[in-house]
Amino acid sequence: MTDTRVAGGATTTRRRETTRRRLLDAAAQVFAEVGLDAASVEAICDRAGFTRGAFYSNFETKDQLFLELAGEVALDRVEAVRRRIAELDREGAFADLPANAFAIVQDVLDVSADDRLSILLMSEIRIHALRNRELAAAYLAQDEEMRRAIARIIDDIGRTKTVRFRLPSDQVARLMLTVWEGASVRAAMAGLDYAEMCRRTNEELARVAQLLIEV
Amino acid sequence: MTDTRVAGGATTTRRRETTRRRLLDAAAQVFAEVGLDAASVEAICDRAGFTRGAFYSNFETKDQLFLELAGEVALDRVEAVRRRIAELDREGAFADLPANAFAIVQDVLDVSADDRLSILLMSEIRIHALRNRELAAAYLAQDEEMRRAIARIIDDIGRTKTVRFRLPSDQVARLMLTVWEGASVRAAMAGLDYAEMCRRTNEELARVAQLLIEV
DNA sequence: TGTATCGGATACACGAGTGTATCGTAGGAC
DNA sequence: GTCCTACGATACACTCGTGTATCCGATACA
Repeated sequence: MTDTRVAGGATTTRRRETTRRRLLDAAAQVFAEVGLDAASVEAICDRAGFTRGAFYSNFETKDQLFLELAGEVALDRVEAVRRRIAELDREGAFADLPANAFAIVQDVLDVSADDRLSILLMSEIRIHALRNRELAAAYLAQDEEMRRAIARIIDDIGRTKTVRFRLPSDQVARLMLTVWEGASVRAAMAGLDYAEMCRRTNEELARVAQLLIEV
Repeated sequence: MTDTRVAGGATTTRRRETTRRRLLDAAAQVFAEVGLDAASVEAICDRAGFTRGAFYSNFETKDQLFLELAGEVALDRVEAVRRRIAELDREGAFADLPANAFAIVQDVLDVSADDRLSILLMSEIRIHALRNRELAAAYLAQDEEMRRAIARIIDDIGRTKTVRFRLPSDQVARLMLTVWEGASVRAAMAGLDYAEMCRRTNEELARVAQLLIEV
């Protein structure tokens, strides 16, 4: 058996890992669509192409899976932002500052939730974080991490000296994140398609950006 | 029988009305605490001091009650803001402008959700609006109404001519609302008590306000 | 190719919640 | 005070989801 011995000493087969993966992905979809409570274990398994046997062989409970998923989403989001920043840096995007200053922030934020389902999933996690201490801590930590990542870009932008901000970088980051989230949710709620959703969100972000730049 | 004949022709007793009221209030609490899906009809009835017989005698389904409640919350919120504005006007608060300019907006926003439970309930409504067209329309309409109410205050403030804004009033209102909501939710998530919650939220609002005022 | 074992399917027992049909009574009309 | 009826309580039948105990087969290795 092709066991992949994990550091902890736990032993897992490759087959098992893909099963977990498929269950997690399916759960993400179902949670986004109907919410944690309305999502039955069975529905998740159906979506993943398994029966409940597979589920309970891989996860303790639906809640445990949700926690794991939430942690993953948080990491992924931060990671996606980090990667995009590195990529933009390699492409020399930061050299063209400040012409494309906030375009960069928009670009980076857009990577962090790339469709309607992501926004629904994030919202689902958010509301459960409001009722669960453990989840709340994770959510706030991720939020903080995102803020730091964005603040770093803001700092980079500011360092060119050709543009100055009317607030410290961390507050600029917070504001951009808040506005981005509000606009995304409103757009998703209005039932706009993804393209239009991005357009509106970016428009709103741009306005705030204008506001933030010292004249 | 003290029937209160309603315009439509429907006939309801006073007793019935208070039952409905108690069920709606209980439901608001339970929904805020555990969410729509996790809230059983029985739990709502327990809280209200009835059995399910009363529930099904007054409402078709839990969803119908939720819709009704959501509509009520939206109306109440807008109404509370309106009343507070009128009150402030009577008190002559608008005469002291612009010294207390954004203090007024803060004051007004604070009235619109007066505790942790309200924030939870609003969030619960929000996430269901993301998945339900009818609810989404109602939610967005309420949001729009709130925005208009706030914008009117902004206009009043602007009309004094001693203070100018760097964005049109409706966009100022949108921004204040967005920041207010973001800050409230983050504070509630962090488990802060109501006083501290208000303090932080207002602090964040004040910073944005500074930004919005033309120097 | 045989075989041991891991991983997923199946079957079942159970609880929780729902909605309805029926009943008893509180409270208003007279 | 008496009667009536609307209103809420109660009882029941039913569905749906859960979690576990057991079984079967795929898979990795000899």
